[in-house]
Amino acid sequence: MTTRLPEEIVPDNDQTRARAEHLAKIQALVGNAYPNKFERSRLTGGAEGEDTITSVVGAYRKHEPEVKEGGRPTPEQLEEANARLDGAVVRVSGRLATPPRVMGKAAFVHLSDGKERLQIYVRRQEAVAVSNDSLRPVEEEESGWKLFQLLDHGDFVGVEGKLFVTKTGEMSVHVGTIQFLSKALLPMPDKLHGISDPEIRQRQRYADLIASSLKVKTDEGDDDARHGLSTREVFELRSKLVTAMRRHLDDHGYIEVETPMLSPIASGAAARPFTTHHNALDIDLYLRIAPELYLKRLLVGGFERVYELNRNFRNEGISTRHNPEFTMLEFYTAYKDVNWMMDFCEEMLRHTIQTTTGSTTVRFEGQELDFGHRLERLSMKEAIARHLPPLFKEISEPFHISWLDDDLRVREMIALNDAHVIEEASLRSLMTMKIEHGMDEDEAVEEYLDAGKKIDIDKLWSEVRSSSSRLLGHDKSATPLLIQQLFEEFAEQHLFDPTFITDFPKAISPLSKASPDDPAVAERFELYVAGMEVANGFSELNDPAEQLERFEEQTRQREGGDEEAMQMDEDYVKALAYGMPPAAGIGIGIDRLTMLLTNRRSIRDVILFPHMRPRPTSEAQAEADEEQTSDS
RNA sequence: GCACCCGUGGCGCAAUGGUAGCGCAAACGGCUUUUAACCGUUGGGUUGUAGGUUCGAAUCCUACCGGGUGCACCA
Repeated sequence: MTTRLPEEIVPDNDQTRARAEHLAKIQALVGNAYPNKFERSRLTGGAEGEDTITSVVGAYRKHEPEVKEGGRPTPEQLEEANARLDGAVVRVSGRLATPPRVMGKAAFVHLSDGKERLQIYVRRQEAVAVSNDSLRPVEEEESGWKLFQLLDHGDFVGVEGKLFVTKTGEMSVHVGTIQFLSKALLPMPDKLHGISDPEIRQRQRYADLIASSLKVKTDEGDDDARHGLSTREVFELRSKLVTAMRRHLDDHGYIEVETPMLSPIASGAAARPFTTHHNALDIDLYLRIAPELYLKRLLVGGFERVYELNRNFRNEGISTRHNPEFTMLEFYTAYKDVNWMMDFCEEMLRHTIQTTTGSTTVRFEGQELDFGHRLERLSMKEAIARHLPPLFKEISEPFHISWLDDDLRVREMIALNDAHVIEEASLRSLMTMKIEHGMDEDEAVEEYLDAGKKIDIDKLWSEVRSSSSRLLGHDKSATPLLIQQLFEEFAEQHLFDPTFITDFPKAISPLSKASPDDPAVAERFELYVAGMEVANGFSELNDPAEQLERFEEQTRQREGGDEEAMQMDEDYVKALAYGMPPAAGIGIGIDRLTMLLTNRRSIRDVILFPHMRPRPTSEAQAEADEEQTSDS
């Protein structure tokens, strides 16, 4: 008798009790309920030559007779189909994908290998159970049938039998022997609805994956139908994407490298790092926020094309677009600049998306994303000008893009936007107050909207203008940050079609080269798709003296309180002093790209085990309850 | 960190202040080509936790736990 698992792991209810009882009876019938292996036949060349359900279905399903929806094949068709199957005997294994359908003296059930399903047919007098101790038939009348009665939805079995086609035209295995392989002590997810609770889907991804492969396909528009792909398919696609990207880079002369994830300095990006501690050395280490500076050291060392595809860690907020660890592909190419990199990135995306999805267009949130043509390239200032809200167009003087070159004007635009946001907020809180004091909600909302229309932009604008002297007093060097702020405020969310944003302010790009045409502009781009930043690339700064200055500037900002300003890395500057060839580099967010290709709007849906607050242990929970009771 | 929303048998959901219900799953019985199998019978709940308001709470209030979404931060 097996030990009963603790309640936290396997709750005690009618479902689990039935399964535990079945397990005990199975052990009495076939011995060891958890055998070490099951040898499968070798007719269709699945994994390592063995027959998987997927390979058997792939090889033989074509013999199923063609039948109209809901119809049945004719006796002639059946005879023909069975002749073509020629009594092929397969040994296959899988999970019971449905509860057994027992009909007196015969039964059907589907087995799943996670991807495909294959029906097995068990007859009372014929099926023989195989003992897991002796590997010989169990010496008992109707042993296979007895074993079958003890099977639950989700158990693993191996069967051997002839392939045939049933009356309804479905290819099935006519079971000769059946071997028990493993027990599902916990009930399977609902066969029709799967798991809808996002918490369980993400915390217990295994259950979500089971649900996604066992779910019965219906005509109803369910979750999968809306998204197009099941959970399993999302991660299959992700894997294909990563493989395609590796292959593309390998084919273009890149070598894959691995650089430290633990580092005494967290640099190469603007982000807050995780801290950890090395006991033997007694030093604090950081989890890397980007591999960038190590990869460029390799350019110094003589590798002309390198890439790394792995995790970065950033100690920041969690959202639908951010996970504390995320996968980034970074690669560097000697003797190339930012323009080459945009072309290469575009070509690489086109090619890998085509390979993984079969098309260069992607459906995301009901809209079409087209990677098949040359992607739009827009300077940051052009993007701001294009997506400027009406607020700025209504004011007395028509907006002109040259405003973005004027420090004072940029400040005024920020101030105007702030003033407007504050105005809106106060209206909103007024509305809330009115509702709290008993005003009809619809009425309050209407009043709020009316008031919103009446916000006097010209008045706000003149107020902003009159405080110009105060605005002028501000540090001019902050302007690039404000430009970026305007971009994020107005433009970013509207960049749905894949768009390269170019001409970043140099001051916010401490690792990239300045443009030969404009010393204030960096040769840098970011790729935006569906309002998300997906890639970030630039001509790599390789002048050690200038790099040192840029680091020093970052250090000043750090000391001024900017926790995310980049950390000085002296050894990196030293590497540059050995000479780094001109080069272009890029980082591509794999999670976000996967979101686009799988039509998922949350990053948690494309990461197998996204980070969540740990569940309190049962003792901790009891303690917390205890505390509450004693408090009150 | 802030705001809003959610938490009901194993799973998916219903019940808006008045007897906690339905489908799937489970148990038992019937059925030798079914497939969201079918037919009959049965069991299963301290409504996330703790407190409060009320004659009466799944429903209203407070706090806590967990989750989702949006904002902030960021890629």
